[in-house]
Amino acid sequence: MANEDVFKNLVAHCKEYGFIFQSSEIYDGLSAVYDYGQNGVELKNNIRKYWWDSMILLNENIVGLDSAIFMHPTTWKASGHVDAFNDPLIDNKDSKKRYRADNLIEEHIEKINAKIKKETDKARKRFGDSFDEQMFRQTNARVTELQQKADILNNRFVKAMNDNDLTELKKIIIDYEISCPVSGTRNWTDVRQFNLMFATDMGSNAEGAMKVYLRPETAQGIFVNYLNVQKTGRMKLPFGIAQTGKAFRNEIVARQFIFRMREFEQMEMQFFVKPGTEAQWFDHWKNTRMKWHKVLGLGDEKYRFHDHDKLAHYANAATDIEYNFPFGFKEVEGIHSRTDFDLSQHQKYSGKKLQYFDPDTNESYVPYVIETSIGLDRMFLQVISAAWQEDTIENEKGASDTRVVFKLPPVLAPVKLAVLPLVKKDGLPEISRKIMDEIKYDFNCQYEEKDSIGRRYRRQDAIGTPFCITVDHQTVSDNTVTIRYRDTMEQERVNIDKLRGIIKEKVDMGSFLKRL
RNA sequence: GCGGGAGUAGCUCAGUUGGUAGAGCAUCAGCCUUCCAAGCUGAGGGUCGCGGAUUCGAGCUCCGUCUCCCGCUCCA
Repeated sequence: MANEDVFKNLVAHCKEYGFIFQSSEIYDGLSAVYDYGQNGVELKNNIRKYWWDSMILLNENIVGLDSAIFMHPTTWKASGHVDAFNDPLIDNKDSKKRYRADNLIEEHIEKINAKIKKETDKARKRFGDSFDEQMFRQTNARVTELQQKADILNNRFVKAMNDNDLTELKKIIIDYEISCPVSGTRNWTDVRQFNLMFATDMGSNAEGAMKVYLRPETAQGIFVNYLNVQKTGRMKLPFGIAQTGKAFRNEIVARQFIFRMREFEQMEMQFFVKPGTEAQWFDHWKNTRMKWHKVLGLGDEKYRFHDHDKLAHYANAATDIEYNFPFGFKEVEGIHSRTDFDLSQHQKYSGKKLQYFDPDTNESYVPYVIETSIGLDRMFLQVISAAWQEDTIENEKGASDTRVVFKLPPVLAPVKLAVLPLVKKDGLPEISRKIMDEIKYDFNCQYEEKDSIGRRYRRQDAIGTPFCITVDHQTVSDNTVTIRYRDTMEQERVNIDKLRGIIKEKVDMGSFLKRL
């Protein structure tokens, strides 16, 4: 099956079996927003728990945090989000290329200045030592004209940018006949502004209202609480703060199912270290995080690092962990060495010292930060992409038959165990209910008695239930049931009293974490 | 945002030159009891994404709009 079809089937499967629904579907949906259904929420919670426990339980020097989605607006000035994401953009309809309108105009001004310089240089050559540039510029008609043109343009441009006047920016591009460098045409769309952050008003009356943003990343909630946690937790470097939570980005193009959504969940851990040790910790977390992925057993060959050549303004090293989705290798997690950029920025904008007093050296400094940041929804997509399979099996009559099965790691599966009476009579349902009642405190279990046993197995396969136990007539006499394994479809007969222990060993998070 | 494709039952889809909607699976009730889907009987479920136009009459034609998919574009 082609990858494209696999992905299409996976999306359909997610809806059919209650994993993922489009948001507000009865109102035609909301673009790039999705809801997690009855099975999806269980899987998502389990993935989050795997991440959280691997951070919090396995590392004495990492603690948790749950910071608010709303933050003081200055946060986003300090972080650089306000300035970096307010670009006026314009498209050329012929070349389909998109440009920053301000860049196009600036380039045009540059061109005019270049012409002036060319004229001036020519004159300088001609007049030699007696050349007076100031005089020349004022007296030469051609240069004066160009200079005036540039000044008028520049004034209009600066005013338009200050007023945030998008219509005027478009008008400048038209008036000065600025054309697309690729197509050479002037077939432009309107200038539009894309602010990546969602804004809303905080405060009930219009005058007192303050513009606040829905956070575009959870990291800043950690940075602004750095000192609170360090002081109250008596944390010593190196230490980390972990947080999971929703973030919001008004993406221009949001696509590929839950890969890029406007509302999404991040799982971030910011690790504060002594300056100079960041390279070693960067390597440590790079390896630790890769192992976390591979232990799930989704296929080691499906992962790779992608080191960044071009680094962001705040980073001195950065890599992505990429997973081979049905639509190719894409970023799932980023590991960044963020230097002291964030804490220094917040120190500058807040006027509060965000330093660490090092008792070993008796000096104060702003810690460096190693960030691990993973998209929970992307992780979800990674898990289900790997887990979805259409197996071809042969039945007893020799005919081939297909089986759709979600081979989820048992520790992540939404439902761990299905309890199935072989037939719904002869006291089998009653025994099954009794087993359910004893075991439901430990795992998410489902009871099913409708339809043939084979059909019920298939239904459980489709939602990824790793174990089915079947209560049959032999159960009545010897207190044993069969465990049927999802991946092999093989069965094993065990005593009811041993059930809980056998299943728990295979689905327990604590036991699973020991593999890390 | 541009270009292309699509939207009919929970899912996958059919629906002729326009004549007020069908199948399979799924769901529910009952029968049958059988360890790997597809046994029997019956039932429920759709104003065909939404709005408008043309027409005596629109799932089908036209316009608009929303959503999804693919490619480009963007992506701390």
